[in-house]
Amino acid sequence: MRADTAEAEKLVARIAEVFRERGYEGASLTRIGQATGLGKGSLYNFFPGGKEEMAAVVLAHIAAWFEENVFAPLRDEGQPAAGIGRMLDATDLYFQSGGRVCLVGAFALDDSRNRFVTEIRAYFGSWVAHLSAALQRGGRDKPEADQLAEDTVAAIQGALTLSRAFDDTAVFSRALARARARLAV
Amino acid sequence: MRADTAEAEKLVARIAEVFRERGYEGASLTRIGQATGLGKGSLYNFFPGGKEEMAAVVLAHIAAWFEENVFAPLRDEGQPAAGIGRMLDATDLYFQSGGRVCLVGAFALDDSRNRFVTEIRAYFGSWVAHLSAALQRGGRDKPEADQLAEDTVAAIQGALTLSRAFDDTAVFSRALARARARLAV
DNA sequence: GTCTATAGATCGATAGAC
DNA sequence: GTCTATCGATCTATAGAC
Repeated sequence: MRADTAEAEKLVARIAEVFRERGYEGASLTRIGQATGLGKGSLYNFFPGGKEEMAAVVLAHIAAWFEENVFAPLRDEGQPAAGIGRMLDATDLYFQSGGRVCLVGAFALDDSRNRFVTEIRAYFGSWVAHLSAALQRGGRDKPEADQLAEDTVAAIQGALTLSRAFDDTAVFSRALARARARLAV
Repeated sequence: MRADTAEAEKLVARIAEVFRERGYEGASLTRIGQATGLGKGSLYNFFPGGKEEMAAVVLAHIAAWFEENVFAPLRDEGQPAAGIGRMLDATDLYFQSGGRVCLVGAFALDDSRNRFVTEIRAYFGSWVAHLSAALQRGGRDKPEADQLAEDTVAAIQGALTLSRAFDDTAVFSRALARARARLAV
């Protein structure tokens, strides 16, 4: 579907929430219909490829958001430290301080991973690569930057899991604060 | 079901693998039947509560394994550093160096969390609490130990996600090595 | 205890009226 | 573009023969 209008944006965002809360298998067309206020006929009009296309469009939507708000600052900001700061702010905003799960991370864990290998790999790969590059521009050598970047992205993912497990967003906030300190922003 | 015989152990372990690979919604009784070599009638003979009871028994099985191999060393080993070392060894063994996903972590992310809130909270809560206690016995003060324990468990979970995303167990191995260093074993 | 057969609900997807 | 009706497959769960 064309995802450029505000209306389409809202539709994709609502579908994304269903996938996030229920997972790929748990996100039935009935539930997606309820969440969007659309019948199955309308959904298939927008997404002829059905549920799999809906998930693919949602993943593309997420990729675009991260490119603009997370990766671009890491890449383009003159001062790497400022870019890293903006990356962490965007991360906090996106995951609603730990109240919202990472759909890509959830997909990576179960069988839906096989459906979306490319998208999942690109998402985490870009995140780690851009963060490492920013750290290297900040003066760290490559091995150290690579390791720190990988470790930071993993810490964010793990904190999301623990926040959900404890139903406590403070876990995520602490993890982000700690990342901020380790990355020396 | 009674889970004390070797036969029953094997059955629960096979069911666990299906839940791990497919998630709660994706683990259909047909697939569980194929993985165990049992018909639906037999499965319901062992688990009258059906799929939900199967998942509950699997979670109890995991809890028992972690109690024995992960939490007990942290609690009982005379030298806290030795207990932490054994905890990390058991973690590496259990997750097959990153090739195996954490079922409890996966359940925490989607709607199955609501079904098993108690079990999920207990699993992560025990892990963090036991690790923090060991760190305190090792000389660290409580706030520092709590934070380090939470951060370590989150790092392990995040590393499992990234290992799956990149299809590379080296990510998990690096995370465990780094945890070993941070915990000063 | 094991199986097959099947119920009843829900799944993803399609057809066709409007 | 939206809806309802419906298809065939699959789901969880049960019944009942052996």
